[in-house]
Amino acid sequence: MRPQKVLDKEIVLGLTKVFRSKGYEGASLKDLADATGLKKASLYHRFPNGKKEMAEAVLTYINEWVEENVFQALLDNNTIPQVRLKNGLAQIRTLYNGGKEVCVFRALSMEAGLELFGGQVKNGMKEWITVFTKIGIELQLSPKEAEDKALQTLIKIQGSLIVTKGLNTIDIFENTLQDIEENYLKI
Amino acid sequence: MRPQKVLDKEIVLGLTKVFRSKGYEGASLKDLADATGLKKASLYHRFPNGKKEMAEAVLTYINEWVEENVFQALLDNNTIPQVRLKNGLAQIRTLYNGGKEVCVFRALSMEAGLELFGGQVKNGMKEWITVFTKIGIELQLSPKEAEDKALQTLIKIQGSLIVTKGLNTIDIFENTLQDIEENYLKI
DNA sequence: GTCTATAGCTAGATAGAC
DNA sequence: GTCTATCTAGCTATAGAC
Repeated sequence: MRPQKVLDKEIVLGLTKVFRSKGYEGASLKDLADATGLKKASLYHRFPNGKKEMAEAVLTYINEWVEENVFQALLDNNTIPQVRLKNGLAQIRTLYNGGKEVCVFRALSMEAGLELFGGQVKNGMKEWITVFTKIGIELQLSPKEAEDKALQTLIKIQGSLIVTKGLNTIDIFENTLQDIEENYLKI
Repeated sequence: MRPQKVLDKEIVLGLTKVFRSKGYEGASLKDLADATGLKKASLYHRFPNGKKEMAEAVLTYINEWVEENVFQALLDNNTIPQVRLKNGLAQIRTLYNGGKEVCVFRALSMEAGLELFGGQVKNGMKEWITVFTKIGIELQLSPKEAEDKALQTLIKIQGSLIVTKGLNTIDIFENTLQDIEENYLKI
C-alpha cells in the first residue's frame, strides 16, 4: 500500500474549512480537493459516498471537537461552575475563531443540507442545550429557568455569528460571549 | 409586444421562495424558472444579468416589504410606542412566516453570496438596528441603551430563526418575539 | 415577451494505470 | 493510495424563431 499523502485529520480540516465557508451546495469537489491537497479521485477513495460522506465527516469531527473542548470544559467536575462557564465560553470563542468562522450547523442547513443532515443538526443543538442546562442548574437556577437560559444562550451564539458576519464586526460576537457570561453570573 | 405571461411581482415572489430556501449557490436557474412559471430564457429577458440580478431583485423586494410593513409599523407616529412595537413584531412574524421561512440575509450570505451582496446585507442590518434604536429611545431608553437593545433584538431574531430551523420547533421563534416585546416593555 | 434549442462549461462521480 | 483521463448530467447563459 502506498503511504497516505495527507493525514486523515488534515483532510477533515480542509473539508471543514470549505464546507463552513461555502455551505453544502456551494462546496464543489474541486474546492474540496484543492483544500485537502488531494485529487478528486483520491477523495473518492477516502469517502466512497462522495460529498455527502465528506460533510458527514466534518459534522462528526466538529461534534467531537465540541465534546472534547466546549462540553468538557463546561462539565469538568474539578472546577467550580463559574470558572467552567468561563472556560467553556473561551472554547466557543476558539471554535468560531472569534466570530470569523461560520457554524457548521448553519453552513449545512439550507434546504439540500437540511434534507441530508437535519437529524444531526437537531441532535447537535439539543446537546448544546442539555449541557448549558446542566451548568445553569449548578449555578442555582431551577431546571425550567436553566433550560430557558440554555436556549437563549444558543440563540445568542447563533444570532451573534450571523450578525457578526453581516455587519463585518467581530466585536459583536465577543460582546455576546461576555453578555452570556454576565447573564449567568449576575444571579 | 406580447403581454407579460407572469406579473413582475409574481416572478419576484417565486424567486424569493427559491433563494430563501436554497440559498444563492443552491438555487439553480431551473429551480428559479419552475418557481416563476417562466422558461429559463424568459427569465434572462427580464433579468439580463442572470442569477445575480434575480437575487438583487429579491433583496430589493424584501427591503421594500420590510420598509413598508415592519419599519412603518414601528415608526408610525399616530400610535404610542408600546403598540407600535407590538405591531412591528407582528409584521416580523409575517415576514418569517412564524419562523418557517429563512431570512434572506442568511440565505444570501455564504461565501459566494456575501461576495456579491455583502454590502446590501450590511446596510439592511444597519437599518434594522437604526429603527429598533429609535423605538427604544421613544420607550425612554438612553441612546446607548437603545442601540444595545436594538442589536440584541436583531441577534435574537436571527438566532431564533436558526435554532427554530435546526430544532424544527416553531415555538422558539414565537417565544422569542414575545421575549423581545417583554424585554422592551418591562422597563 | 416567450419559447425551443443549444452552446460551453463545470458539476459529481468512476475506470483503470501505477 | 494516488493519480490522469473520462463519463454523464446538470449548470449558466445565449441565439434566434414566433
